[in-house]
Amino acid sequence: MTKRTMASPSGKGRSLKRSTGCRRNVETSRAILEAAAAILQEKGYANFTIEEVARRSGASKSTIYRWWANKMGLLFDCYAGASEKMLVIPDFGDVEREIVFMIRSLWKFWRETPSGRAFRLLIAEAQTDASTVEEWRTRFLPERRKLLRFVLQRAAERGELRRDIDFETVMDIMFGYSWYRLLTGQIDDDVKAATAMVREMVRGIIRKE
Amino acid sequence: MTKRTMASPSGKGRSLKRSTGCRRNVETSRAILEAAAAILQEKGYANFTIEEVARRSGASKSTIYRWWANKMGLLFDCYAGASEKMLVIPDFGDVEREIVFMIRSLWKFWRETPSGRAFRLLIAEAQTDASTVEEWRTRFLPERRKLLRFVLQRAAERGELRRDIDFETVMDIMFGYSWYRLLTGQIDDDVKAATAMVREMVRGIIRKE
Amino acid sequence: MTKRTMASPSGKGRSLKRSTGCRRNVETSRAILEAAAAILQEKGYANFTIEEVARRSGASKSTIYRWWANKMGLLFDCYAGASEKMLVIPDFGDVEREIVFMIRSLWKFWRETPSGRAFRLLIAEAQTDASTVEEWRTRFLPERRKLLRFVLQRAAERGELRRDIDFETVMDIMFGYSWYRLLTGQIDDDVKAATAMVREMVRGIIRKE
Amino acid sequence: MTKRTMASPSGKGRSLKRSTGCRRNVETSRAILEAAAAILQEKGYANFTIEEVARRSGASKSTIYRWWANKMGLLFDCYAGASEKMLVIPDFGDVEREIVFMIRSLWKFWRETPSGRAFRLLIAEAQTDASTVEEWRTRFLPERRKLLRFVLQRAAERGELRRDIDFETVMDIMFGYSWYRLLTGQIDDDVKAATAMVREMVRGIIRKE
DNA sequence: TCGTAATCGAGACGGTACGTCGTGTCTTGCC
DNA sequence: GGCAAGACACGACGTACCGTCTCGATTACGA
Repeated sequence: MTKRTMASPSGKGRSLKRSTGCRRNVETSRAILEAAAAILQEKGYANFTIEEVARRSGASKSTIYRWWANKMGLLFDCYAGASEKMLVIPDFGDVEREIVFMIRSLWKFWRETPSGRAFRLLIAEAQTDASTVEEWRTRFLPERRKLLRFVLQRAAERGELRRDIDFETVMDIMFGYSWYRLLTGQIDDDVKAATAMVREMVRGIIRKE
Repeated sequence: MTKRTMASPSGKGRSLKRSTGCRRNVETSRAILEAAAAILQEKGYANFTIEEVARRSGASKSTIYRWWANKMGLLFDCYAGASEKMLVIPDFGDVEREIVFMIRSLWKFWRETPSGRAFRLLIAEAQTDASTVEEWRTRFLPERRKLLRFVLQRAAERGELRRDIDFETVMDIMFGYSWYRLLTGQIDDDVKAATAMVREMVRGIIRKE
Repeated sequence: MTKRTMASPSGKGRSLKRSTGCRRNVETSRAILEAAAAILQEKGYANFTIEEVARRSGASKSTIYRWWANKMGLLFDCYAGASEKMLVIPDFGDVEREIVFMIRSLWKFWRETPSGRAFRLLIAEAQTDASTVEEWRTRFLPERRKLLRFVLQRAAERGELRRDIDFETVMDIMFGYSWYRLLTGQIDDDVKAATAMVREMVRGIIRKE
Repeated sequence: MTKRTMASPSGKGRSLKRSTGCRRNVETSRAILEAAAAILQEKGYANFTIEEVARRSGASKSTIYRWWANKMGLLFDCYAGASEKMLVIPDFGDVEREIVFMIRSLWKFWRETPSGRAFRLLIAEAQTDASTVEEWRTRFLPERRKLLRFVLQRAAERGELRRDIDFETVMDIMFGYSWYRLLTGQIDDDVKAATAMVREMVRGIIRKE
């Protein structure tokens, strides 16, 4: 009356994916990332579990843990891989339009791609452990900030910006705005929101007489 | 075979904290919130579990779940209770100084109180499903925005601000900045950072000749 | 963000059943027994819980526990009350037919009445505690055995039975048979089963030449 | 951000009993059954919980639930394992003595071994829902009846029994008798009780002139 | 007639077990 | 060595019932 009879480990269900010897199987690796992306797409932020990734990718948990340290590592690669292709640098000759464009692109990416959806989870995961936040901040964020910095500096060279602005602070502000909207569930394709933010940033809030 | 004729094999365990009838036991409620805060203080955002709260508070899990729907609800009350006492409205007659002060107060709260420390977990926790984000956005955030809105509107009445600014957008920007710094582990008591942000906001980034 | 606002104990939902002062409210008592019976009827042996009885009867748990020591006590009264009315003594002038009739009546009672259904649970409950078994055996069973003993003795007086039979043992055998069928889920209205048992008992199994 | 670049915040707890790969760990399995038996021995039928078994065996609850569907399944294996060793088939050339011997062995087993003690709980547990009763009746009982059927048939071949007896019914009667005695707390080593039952069965109760 | 004493509902409470799920580690045996 | 399969300890989850308790309203009876 036990639940099942003795398990036979190499039973009926043969897997298609086999070992490729002492080299990493790239097919497996790809399958894992694809499965991870699909789960994020379909089931949302919760329900994203390593076990589910293993089930869907046909990989074993050990293989996943061999190559990624934990859930966050996997999420990270989901996001990193895709964002590079999606985010491009506009060149309109007008910094305001360029930034609005970039914000809308970013939000669209967050909204519409599985990898983008991973991002909020990535932020959440990172909060559980101080060292993870640190590593993430120093290794991941700089990559993302490059694009915006480039656009801002180009605008500065074109003479569009005040001489004395602090680029890093401005970028903190702009990323912060997008993150805040993301984390509070407000990243519809809202042209007004993006434009409004840029306008306030651009003009300053102080009254000049 | 009513009571007096039937053996009663029960009644071994005696509890310390007794029932207060059909009214909620405020002492228990307080013990729970205190335990929750203490755990956050000592063990950090991760390792915060309902079971641990139950163990330390001496309350039972059922009691916690009777009054809070889930972990997030409890975290929320931890935060809300404390933040009301901590965050005050400055009145310096100068909106720049007022905002810098508020930002520094907020960061200090986030850094130095157990409840404040809970906040990043609260954000993370809220990301797990869409309905939580929604509830959080509509019930929790408005409360937090009131203070800043008050300060901005007062400044507007004093004539310090441009006539046409969009208060909500400005608040999104300012909260966004603080959240971003928090979530990327950069909320030291950095006067420069707070001041820099305000300066950029205040002046605008566009060059005016 | 707590689960609900402060409970108001004497809120909207007024109960119909009121206190009857310092006398026991028989209506409440009846409602409890009826609810208990109904639950057994509908939901079966599992799902019979004091809380459910309280819910359905409109009584409070304290009232139930005031009058019955525990779940078993309540089950017991469910059974005892009903069985008296249901089980009658046949008088056919033929002990075989009388016993078959009694068995079928008993099985029918067990099958078709809520109280009867309680019986198997009663047996099960009684097993959890040694003193309960004891009390049950000495206080409850004798009552049930009276009927059968009466029938057997009447048959003996009619000269139908062997002189030296041990009534108590025979009764043990007969009750045992019914219990076994009950506890193994075989108390359909199976005339053959009842008859077969009686035949074996009556004839003996040893070959007589 | 593969494994080697990502901090791994885990790995604090070391366990004593290690995995044996994808094969079932027989040591664990044995430890679970032993713990279960010991608990029955010491704490009786009530107080037998899966959690306690987990605690004492050093196994995790998940492992228990991996191999046994529920409490009943585990109890069952406790009982089945032990009963095979304990219950033997006598061969005295005399069916009366053989049956008395078997009954006394069975009662002794029920009385004196932890697994035997589990049996009444097993019966009780099985009553909680209809499907359990069914499974139990079809999967468990037949195994137990084999021994007795063998003895009866051998006696029949020796010519000791009436030609037309219904073996299944006789077994129902005999098992019923033992169960009834068990469930009503009367399985002392009472030679008289066992003998009396057999005598009544053997001779029949009807008077033959 | 009024106080005392008991009943009753509602439901909070500590406790404990349930059964499920996910984590990250490990082992076996095939490739 | 890579890899699938999957067993394992750990521990949190959220639910359910248990039996005890307190509260405040209600009601009968005796002083």
